Amino acid sequence: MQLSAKRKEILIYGISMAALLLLLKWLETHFIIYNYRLEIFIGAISITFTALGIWLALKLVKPKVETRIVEKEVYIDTSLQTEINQKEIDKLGISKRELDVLGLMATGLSNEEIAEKLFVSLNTVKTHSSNIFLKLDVKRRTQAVEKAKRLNIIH
Amino acid sequence: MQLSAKRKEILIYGISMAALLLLLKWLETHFIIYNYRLEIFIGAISITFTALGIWLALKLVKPKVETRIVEKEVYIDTSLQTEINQKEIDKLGISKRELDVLGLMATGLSNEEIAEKLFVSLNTVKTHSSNIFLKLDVKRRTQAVEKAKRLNIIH
DNA sequence: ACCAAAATCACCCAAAAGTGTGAAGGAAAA
DNA sequence: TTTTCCTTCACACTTTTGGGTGATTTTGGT
Repeated sequence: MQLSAKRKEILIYGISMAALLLLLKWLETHFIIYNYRLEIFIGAISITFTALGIWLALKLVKPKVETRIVEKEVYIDTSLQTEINQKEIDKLGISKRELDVLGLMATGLSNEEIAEKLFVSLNTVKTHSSNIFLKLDVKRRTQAVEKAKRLNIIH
Repeated sequence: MQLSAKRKEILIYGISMAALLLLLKWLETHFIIYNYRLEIFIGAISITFTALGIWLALKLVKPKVETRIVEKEVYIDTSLQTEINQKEIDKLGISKRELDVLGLMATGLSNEEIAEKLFVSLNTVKTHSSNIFLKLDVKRRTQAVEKAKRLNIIH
């Protein structure tokens, strides 16, 4: 049978108390009690059991838990948490497909690669990108990406 | 005179003990002690002083502190404090002039416009940009800008 | 069902971007 | 001093991008 720490402490206390009472009984039936005054005997008991109480309390009291909060710095890629500006997209009249192209454009893909990814022809991508440039009022894809990122249209 | 909390506790304990001993003395000189057995009397004292000891211990002993460390994630906005990564620049072997070109490239300027800004020829800018693509291991200017920003080589 | 916007694609042409090679001058390092 | 790297530039060539026009199909909303 496995005893918990606290039950063990209580058991030790009980045994100690029983042993002490036995000692007292022995002292009583023998010489000490008649040679010394009752007050001294009681004082000794008081001190002993006070000490025992203190010892017991120290053993039993569960430690106060102090929660210490340590700040852990987490660097978050801001590009992942900037919410896209749907209002701006609507204002500029950029369509879903154009946004797709714009997004892939921003990753550095060529029109040919974008066409492959979207399963459309090169000409379609060209049309989309031309429309994007018109709507964003820019001349080149690099400008389009720069402006789109600045306006939070893409990540 | 101002008493500290601990001294006050000890004083209360002393007074309580004195009062108890007085009570015992009174009980002794009167009827109780003669009507009941000494063992019961001693048991009562034991219990009382154990309780007092426990109370004293709880009052006086400063609580055991168990420190529990909780990590709190602090999100740091990297976009506002992006400092350029000189180590990365050195590692890639990108020269000052190439960095100039790369920076202007990121703003969406054409090679022609970059050449005008830097007072060099179009061919020079082309050479620089080609070298940049080699060093960054990319194929196009859009990829170069994307990677450079990701590596904090440029703003 | 109809209309407008969106998405698709083609063709041509011009401009811009990118590749490869070579070369000359200058500054800093070995 | 020699070497190396940076910077500058040129020329030829290919690829990519962008502009303009026009056309067909799909889709979403009244």
